[in-house]
Amino acid sequence: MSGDISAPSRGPQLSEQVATRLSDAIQSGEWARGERLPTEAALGQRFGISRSVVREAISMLRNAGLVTSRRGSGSFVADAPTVSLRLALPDSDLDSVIEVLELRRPLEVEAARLAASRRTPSQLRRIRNAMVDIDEAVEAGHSGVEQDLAFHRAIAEAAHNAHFTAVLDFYNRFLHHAIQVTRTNESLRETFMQQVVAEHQAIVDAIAAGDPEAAAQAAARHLEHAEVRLRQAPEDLIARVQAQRPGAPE
Amino acid sequence: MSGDISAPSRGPQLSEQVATRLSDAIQSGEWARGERLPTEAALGQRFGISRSVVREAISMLRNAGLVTSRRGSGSFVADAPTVSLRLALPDSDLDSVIEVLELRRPLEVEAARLAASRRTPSQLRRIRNAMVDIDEAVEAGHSGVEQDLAFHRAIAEAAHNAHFTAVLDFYNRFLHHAIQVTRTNESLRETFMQQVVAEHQAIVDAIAAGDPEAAAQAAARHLEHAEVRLRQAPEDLIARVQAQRPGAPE
DNA sequence: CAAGCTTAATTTGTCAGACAAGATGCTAAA
DNA sequence: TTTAGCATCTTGTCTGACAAATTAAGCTTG
Repeated sequence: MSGDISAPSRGPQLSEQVATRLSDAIQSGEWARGERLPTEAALGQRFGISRSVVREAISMLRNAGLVTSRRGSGSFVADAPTVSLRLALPDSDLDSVIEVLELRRPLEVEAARLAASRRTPSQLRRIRNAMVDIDEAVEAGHSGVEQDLAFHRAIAEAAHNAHFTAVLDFYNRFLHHAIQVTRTNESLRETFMQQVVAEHQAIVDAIAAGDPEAAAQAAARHLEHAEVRLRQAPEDLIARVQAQRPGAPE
Repeated sequence: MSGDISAPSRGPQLSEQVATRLSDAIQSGEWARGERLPTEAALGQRFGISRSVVREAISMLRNAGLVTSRRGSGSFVADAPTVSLRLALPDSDLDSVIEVLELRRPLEVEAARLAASRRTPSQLRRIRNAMVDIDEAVEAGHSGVEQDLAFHRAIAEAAHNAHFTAVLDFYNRFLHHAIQVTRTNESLRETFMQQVVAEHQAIVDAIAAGDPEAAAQAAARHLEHAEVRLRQAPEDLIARVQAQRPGAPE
């Protein structure tokens, strides 16, 4: 049996096809975590390919963090296998940032909704602390970007779904810069900062009250206004802040 | 100066050492972006190693997104650097799948909303074709899982935001199995499949009409019902489908 | 019988050489 | 000059072999 694993169809990279099939097999649980997968020779015979290709395929999986190989022993499914999402490094121009915001908006809204119904008392405390940290940082003359991101992260954590924190964390890097732009702009016009504080407060109140819909609406309003504030930042300000970053392109 | 590249010291993985040195060389600007690096044979001679090791090393760099290889031409330093999000591989039990669904729901809803206002005529055509493909696959006795995912992907593409397709594609892998479970269940009860068709039709109609809110509502309904259908699939069915996969451990 | 050592079998890592599949550039013909 | 063919180069794949490390069996010894 198991003969229905036919020869890989002609196509792009042979080793890549094999890697994909092995990856699928692992992710679908064909081999349990920590389990040893067949030897390279066996896999080669099974797929009808040479050991070189099997090795290349396994090498890809190893680099992807799905398997670990021990010489003399075999290759094993990683005990904490990871999968990786790769994408081109987004630019930091206004349009690219807004693209990221477009993705974040529904995620943050849903995270706030879930947080309102799932947050533990300690998580609520952490969210409130994060909000206070923003004020303190701003009053101390800092931009408060880190604290702002931590605030949103605390909400995502309260949603009790690791995927939200993972994806939002991932995209945080690209917003760091953008938030700083608005903060720099907002420091000139005090009203902006007051808006942000009020919006944050509305989110926290809804989460504290355990009102999912109110939390979602407050988060949606916050994200929409954030985009408006970002658009009001003049382009030259964006470029100026960008130039401050270390390792900027020469 | 290049002569001081002595034989790699004894240590962990030979190919790993070479990969590190090549990576350093690239990031230090020894080869510019898009430039072709030496041939595998040349690198092998330069480091005093065989071509196999060079290939493994380059494979790592390729996997890390630092170089791209073209058969017959050579290996080149990538011109577009990538970032990667790595997270623990989700389990395939019901709770884990539902966690993934929780993340997908807001994303798919927003994607449908954006698609309704941004889709081009050709994208609308592709969405409709994908919907037809599902029917044909199901009538041909297949599960139609691939076609179902392709349908949702077509909608994400029509949203004109690469982040949506990236994240949704990323999480598609973990739903593949789950959808198959419901399909297997649905094949027993024809009404489920009719529900799916009707829900898909509602989404497409809203996107075709250019009505963002209707598209969002239709997508939300579809995702909610999908979760209901999944929950109705008994646990043992999940295990059975998993065991059906070819090459299951003996 | 139990424990420890030795040895053989297994498996990944590395080496070497060869051919296949494309890509590149040169040369000759139109 | 342009184009077609051809030689050459480079990566992808195949084959076979050995080295290094692990594993398991067998044997010895207490």
